[in-house]
Amino acid sequence: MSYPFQKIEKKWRAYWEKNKVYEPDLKKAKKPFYNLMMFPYPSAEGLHVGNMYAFVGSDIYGRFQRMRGYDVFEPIGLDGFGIHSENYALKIKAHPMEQAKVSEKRFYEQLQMIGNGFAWNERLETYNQGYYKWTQWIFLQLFKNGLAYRKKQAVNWCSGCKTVLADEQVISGECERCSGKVIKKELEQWFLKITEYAEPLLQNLEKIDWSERIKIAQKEWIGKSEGAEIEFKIQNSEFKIKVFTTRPDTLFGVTYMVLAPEHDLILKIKSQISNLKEVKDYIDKTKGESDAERTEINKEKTGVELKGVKAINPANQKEISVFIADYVLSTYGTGAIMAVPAHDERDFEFAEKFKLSVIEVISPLIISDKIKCWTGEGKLTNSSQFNGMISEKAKEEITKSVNGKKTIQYHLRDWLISRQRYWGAPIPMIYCETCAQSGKGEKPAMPGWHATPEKDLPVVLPYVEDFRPKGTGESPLATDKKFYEVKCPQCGKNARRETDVSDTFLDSAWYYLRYPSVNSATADLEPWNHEIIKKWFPVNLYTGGAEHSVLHLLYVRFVALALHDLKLLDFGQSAAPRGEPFPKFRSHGLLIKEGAKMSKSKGNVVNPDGYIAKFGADALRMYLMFLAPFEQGGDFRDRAIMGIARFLERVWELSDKKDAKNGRETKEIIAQKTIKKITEDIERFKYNTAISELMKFINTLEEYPDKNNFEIFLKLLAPFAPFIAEELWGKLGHKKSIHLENWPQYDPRLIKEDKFDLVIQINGKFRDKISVSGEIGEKEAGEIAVSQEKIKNLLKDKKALKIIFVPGKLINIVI
RNA sequence: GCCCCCGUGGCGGAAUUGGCAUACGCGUAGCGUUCAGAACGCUAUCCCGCAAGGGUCAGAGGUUCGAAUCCUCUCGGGGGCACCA
Repeated sequence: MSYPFQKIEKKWRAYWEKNKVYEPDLKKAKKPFYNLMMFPYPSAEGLHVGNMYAFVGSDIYGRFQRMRGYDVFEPIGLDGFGIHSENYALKIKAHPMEQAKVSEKRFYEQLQMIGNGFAWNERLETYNQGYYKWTQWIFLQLFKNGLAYRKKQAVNWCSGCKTVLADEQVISGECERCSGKVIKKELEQWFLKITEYAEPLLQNLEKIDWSERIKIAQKEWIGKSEGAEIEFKIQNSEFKIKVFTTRPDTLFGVTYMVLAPEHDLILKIKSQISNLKEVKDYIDKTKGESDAERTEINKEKTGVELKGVKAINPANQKEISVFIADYVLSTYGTGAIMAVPAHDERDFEFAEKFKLSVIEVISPLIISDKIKCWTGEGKLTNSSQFNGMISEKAKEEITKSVNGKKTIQYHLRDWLISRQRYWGAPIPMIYCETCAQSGKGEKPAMPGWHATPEKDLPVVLPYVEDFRPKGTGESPLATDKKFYEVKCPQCGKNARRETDVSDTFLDSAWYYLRYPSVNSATADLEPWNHEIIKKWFPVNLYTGGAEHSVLHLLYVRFVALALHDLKLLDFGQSAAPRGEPFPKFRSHGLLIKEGAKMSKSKGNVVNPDGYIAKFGADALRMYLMFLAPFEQGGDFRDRAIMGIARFLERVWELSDKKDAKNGRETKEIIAQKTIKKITEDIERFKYNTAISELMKFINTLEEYPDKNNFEIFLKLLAPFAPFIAEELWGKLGHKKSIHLENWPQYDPRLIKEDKFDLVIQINGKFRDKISVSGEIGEKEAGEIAVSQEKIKNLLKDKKALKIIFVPGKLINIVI
């Protein structure tokens, strides 16, 4: 191979760093463009080729914008705190604090190799004290403003990671990280009040430019439903059962009620329950079930009637039975339902099993045969004065008639952020028993709890020899007396630090705010510099994986909106809703290997290092981008990388060729068209077709070499293959880096050809094409068309019934 | 079960305000270069047909002068949510 990529790539890596080619002036930049890519978490031996795919895709856009005159800021860092890194350390029997240094070196080396235009001076790692001091500070701001609280609740407990998890981290009843079984445990934990932001998180989705699938996922996760709360009296009792329903129009069809087994009303009315033992047994049984078992869809419905307890349907005063059953969730709505078996499949199934009556109250508007259980809307029947009314109206009217309250429910739950693990930012709270006794504390609802004074931040994570999760419901930090023993900031008596650490997703919920302020003069005094924030935010383009649809991307929006409302953050003018951090987000596709997702456990992880060594970073970059549209992802098959290697070899050879005398006109037009196409392709993240355009362009250039066009070619190539483009640019005698050059402009006048190929169709079928003047009109085109030998033969003596003429494109003769 | 995405040559894919199906690349074959191979260059490469021509975008139907593209249904693949009242 004559193209010495190893030497070239090494040379330019050093040059770029030394000359700060990718370091914008953060204070003075005139046209800031914040090009952000989700930072990696160093959980494995290193980055795999799928990570590279994502980073390169983001970098191409950044390089493109830099050449278009923007001051592009493309930072990089490591999401190194958290369970993923800790689990990896456990696996290889290392201490996470030491392992972090090893991973850091390894990751940064790999990221250097791939040739991205990173602003290396601003890198950050979430496990550094200078960073997590501010993670803790953010927690305190949320606490002080009522957005962080402690509550005892049945929470998700991962038996593998031995810690609690947020709702978003439970995937089909399994742990997001270790796929361990998740069970419910009643524990007191720290939560962030993301539910308070359910509405803006939902509403703003309409106004931000994000991949549609991500928006849909977030919308569904927030899960807004509108309905009503209706109260049912319990006979011979002062208590009422409050239910939430989206179908108050079916109230006359209620034949029984169901409480979640955890419902606190059960205790209050236990004296009325005649089969208390049976009820208690059922409750105990459901407690032992994991989430996955309990929500197993195919599971047969189970439940127990509360004998002796009857409720009254407020619509018709009918007496109805009350059950407890695990198909009703304590965490949604009021934890109780009114059951309408005629119009709800779950209720129907339950009613069938327990032989309960089914009363139809809605008849479908479209007559359809054999619907067992109609769950749609329709016209009311068996509903007394509401008969004949349509569902929509009946919802309003019936709710009113029983003094129901219109309400809105969300699927979204508050974000559980405490973790009983070691490798994370300690939650900066202090618990004082003395203050608790006297009811003192910063929040009346949480006596004894005090925020760590801000001057004492960071609460440093100590080195704990045995950092393994204990499984006791307590973090390993609870074994370190020196850590948790502290004086109460209010009364000065002996108190105890919180020993749980915060969820990694809190670290990554604000990292992008820190990047441009990492080296600010006030970096130790404030989390971000407000002038820099105004200048660089919101982020111009955010790129990352779709797997974070309801995790990171929801949390990060919540934190930004909350900080914004607390006046701690101000992005200034933006077209996006105020406080939205990422007006534009694009998710990249997944790079798979032989049809399967790359993962350590499957053993199909492709390491990029070998390819870089063998073909060069430029070749790997281009191959990855060529194999499929960036937003789609694709299958990694290394055979095809040869095609790119050949292409780069031809680029290298071309630099020595002398200009051709002929073909000037063709060259001009092709160059102009190529500029247009590639510019548009990059804007739409269609890097694969941009590369095919470069290939076509070089085919022409080989035939008609031309220095001027070769320079255009190199500029168009630069975002994709930054090393070879830089080298050949220098060889042409240029002193300035090609990456700081201007992106080529095309002249629309030159693209407009005075001739085009007119397509001639007969009955919509392609028959012929002929080169004609661009100005040609319908009449003239028709005459030319029928005068063609081929067309004449096909038409013979048949008459044209109709002529369809599309200027600049085709003529269709209908016979 | 619900929601979203996808289905085009041997392969990755191109073609979207509906207008030449298969761009670009991989692979394969033939020829050239070579002692030979690798590499490289040229040519061919959706199917039937000697050709003229006909067929083809998972399958069926529809809208249209015209459909890979829009609509309906069916089949297949992938992803998300999942007893959310």
